[in-house]
Amino acid sequence: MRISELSTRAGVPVATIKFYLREGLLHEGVRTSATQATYDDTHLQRLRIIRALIGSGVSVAESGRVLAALDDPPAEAHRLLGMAHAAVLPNVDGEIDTAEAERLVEGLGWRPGMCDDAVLTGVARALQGLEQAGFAVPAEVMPVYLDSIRAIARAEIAGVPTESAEAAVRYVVLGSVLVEPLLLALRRVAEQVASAERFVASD
Amino acid sequence: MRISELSTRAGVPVATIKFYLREGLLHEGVRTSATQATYDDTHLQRLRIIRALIGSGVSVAESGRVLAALDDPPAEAHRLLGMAHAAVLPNVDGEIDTAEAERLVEGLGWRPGMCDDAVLTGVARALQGLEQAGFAVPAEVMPVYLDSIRAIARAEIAGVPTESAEAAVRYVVLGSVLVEPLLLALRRVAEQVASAERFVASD
DNA sequence: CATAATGGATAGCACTACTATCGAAGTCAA
DNA sequence: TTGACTTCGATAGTAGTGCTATCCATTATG
Repeated sequence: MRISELSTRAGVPVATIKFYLREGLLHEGVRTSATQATYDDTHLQRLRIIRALIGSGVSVAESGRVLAALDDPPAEAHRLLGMAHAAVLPNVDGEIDTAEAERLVEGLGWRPGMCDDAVLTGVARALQGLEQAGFAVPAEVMPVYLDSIRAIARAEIAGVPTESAEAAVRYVVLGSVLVEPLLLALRRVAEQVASAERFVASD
Repeated sequence: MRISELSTRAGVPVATIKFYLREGLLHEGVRTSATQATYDDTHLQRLRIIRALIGSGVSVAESGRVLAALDDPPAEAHRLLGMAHAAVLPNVDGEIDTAEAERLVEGLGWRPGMCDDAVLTGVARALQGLEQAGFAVPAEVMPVYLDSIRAIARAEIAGVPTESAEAAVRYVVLGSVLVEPLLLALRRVAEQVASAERFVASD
């Protein structure tokens, strides 16, 4: 198909497709002449992933890195997540102390060297944000966070498809990024449900 | 204290403080003359919250709404979360079918009318993003999401402090927003830990 | 009284995610 | 073959966001 058909089928303006091509998010079509190229279903599928990523709040630059991880998966399975996570974590400038974060994530089964520094730094920064605002997670709530998050992660990793490397890569890379909005959205609903259960007189 | 002292103590440039004043995120100081005002610890504390919110990825506009919720809490406790959530949810333009989302959140204990439409729409949009990308949460993983998220929400709501209305408001409003980055960061660590447990030969 | 700080207003800047326009080259129906 | 239409590639422009810089009249302050 030509670019205009790709545009209408994906619901993405031609100018925007060109933009994604320029940015390297979308692979080029097959050139049939100096001013013509044809696109196929891989482009359509890719466009859908791009839009899902960007629609999930992932920036164009981050999306590019996530897609690069999809295209060039590392040989070792356990490096996949690192790549996916690195893609969406902002570059760290300015050191931050991860000691408290390390102590916390031991409750997740973490031991030194078990994960990238970048994700650990992410925990440290989140803790810093809370502290800065003068907000403290109650002592009885934090263990619930740790246990629940651990259960989530274990189920996710247990669910990694093994029928093909490609399916595994897709699952890990997209899952770690695209599921985030779902979990946050579910938490908001669950909070309101729990609040209703606690504070609203039964009717 | 004067604005320059507030600036150095909070680590926020004077120009930025003026910007927050203009945007209504920070309340005005007490005017002592036509060109002078004094600020106190409430301003310092507020600035820290503002920075924590903005540093957590909340936009200036959203932060303004979160802070407004802090300042003018609704009379009924169960409306608090709705306000906090509404503050960080983007305005919906374009209808979306929430039927599938509703079916899903029944697993959280949700029943019709138990929460704002906006948060339900958030679930629907998250699901739409996943579907668009051709990503499906495995059937055995979704129940874990629901159970874990429900446990989290219940612990959080059970932890609402009751010693003062102000403490409760702070906890609910800031907690629902500022804890998000922590949960996502913890999930990334937990995923890498689970991945290491599954894919890395024990050493 | 000279220097510095402040408030208030306005303008500018860097970045992001597009969007619009243009000219040369190519396609396709009549 | 003609002529409208499409495409490519490049370049430039736009809207929104989160500051940042400058200016000026008006106060403090040493």
